[in-house]
Amino acid sequence: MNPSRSRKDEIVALSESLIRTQGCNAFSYYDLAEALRLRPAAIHYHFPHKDDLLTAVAVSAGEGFKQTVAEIEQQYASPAGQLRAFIRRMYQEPAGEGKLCIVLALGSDFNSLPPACSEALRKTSTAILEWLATVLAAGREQRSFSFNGTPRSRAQLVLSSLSASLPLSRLYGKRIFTEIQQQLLNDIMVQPPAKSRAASPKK
Amino acid sequence: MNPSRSRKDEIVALSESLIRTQGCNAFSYYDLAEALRLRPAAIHYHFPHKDDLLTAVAVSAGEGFKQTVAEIEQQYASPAGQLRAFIRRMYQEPAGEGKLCIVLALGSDFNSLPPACSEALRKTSTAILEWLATVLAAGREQRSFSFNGTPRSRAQLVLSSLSASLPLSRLYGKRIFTEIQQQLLNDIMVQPPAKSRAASPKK
DNA sequence: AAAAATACTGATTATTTAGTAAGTAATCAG
DNA sequence: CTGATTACTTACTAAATAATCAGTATTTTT
Repeated sequence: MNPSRSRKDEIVALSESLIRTQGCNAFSYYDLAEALRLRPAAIHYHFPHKDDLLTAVAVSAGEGFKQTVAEIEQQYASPAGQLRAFIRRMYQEPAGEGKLCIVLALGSDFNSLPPACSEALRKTSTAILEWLATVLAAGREQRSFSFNGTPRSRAQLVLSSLSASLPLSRLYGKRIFTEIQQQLLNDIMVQPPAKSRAASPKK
Repeated sequence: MNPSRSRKDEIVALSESLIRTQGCNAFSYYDLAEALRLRPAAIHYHFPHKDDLLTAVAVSAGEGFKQTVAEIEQQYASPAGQLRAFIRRMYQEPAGEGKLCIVLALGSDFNSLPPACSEALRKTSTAILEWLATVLAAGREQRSFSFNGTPRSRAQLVLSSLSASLPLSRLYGKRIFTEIQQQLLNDIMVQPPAKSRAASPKK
């Protein structure tokens, strides 16, 4: 709608980026102000308390996810294509930038989050889990996926392993992300992707 | 060796607990001093800089893991028993207390960690991954485990999903931990554990 | 044109926090 | 007994940071 993104959106986007790279408690109004060439009080004008800002970030992440899903569903019709695109956009790209996903970045400091923020985070996370479960169910329906348990349980496992693969990538490099992703898909896909290294047990 | 744990060890243990419940940047020398009924300067006497303390926590976590492994291997001979005990001690119990594992708790703030600390964390995490890979390999050898990929890759997937199940438990309660654990084991165990709800796909 | 809302700046405050320095009491080694 | 070491306390400094408030310039509304 806006020609340039509104200042408020700029602040939220920058905050999210800082939270995902530096951690939830490792960014200040001063950091934001400096990056936007403003004074800290200008940030307080838009978000009087830091709690407001954190909450806005959690809410915005939910909207961002819905937007991403809309784009993915427009580009890919098959559950397999959608799942791959989801992994790429939400985890592979952030892994390359040394970022965490927002659910983990905020969730790590869950106990010191303002209630409104943790509630928003829960909603965002639930939206992701539900969408994933839908895609998994559809894929199993049409025999392109095969896995144990309910789509819901499987969605939880997928979200969980992808989330933690990001901090592990900071320890070991992107290679570990690729390996975890490969394992994950091998356990789900009916026809394992014909990549070089893969399934066959060595022993 | 000591009749009561040394003060230094007390500080490290308390720090680890705070990091795992409140987050890496959400605890101060004052918090520690108060809980130990000391003055903040007393903490500085043992750990002049916070970096020293964080590093000591990361190192201690590695030693703690080795100790845990020794106890597990003494109690359980089978890979399946060892894997279950590992999950219980390192993840199930912390999930009940609202704690994260130390790898994730420190890893979330990886980019603001002192180099010595991140190096120690890497070593600790590597020790866990290597032990897990060994157990998985042994289990596959004796036909109690069956899984795609190398033991190393599988260990990464297991560590990853268990790690992130802890912050998810803070969002949704312990139930999600149980479900993720169940999925994980179903993908590994040759004979799925004869629990009530489990494998058989509904569709 | 006047009034009101918007988006700031400058100046300042209070609090938290890591870190230091000087001193003290108790224990321990020679 | 004496000197050194250990484990602190009291008192302090400096920096970072969230938050407030009184302006100000610009735009928008009436």
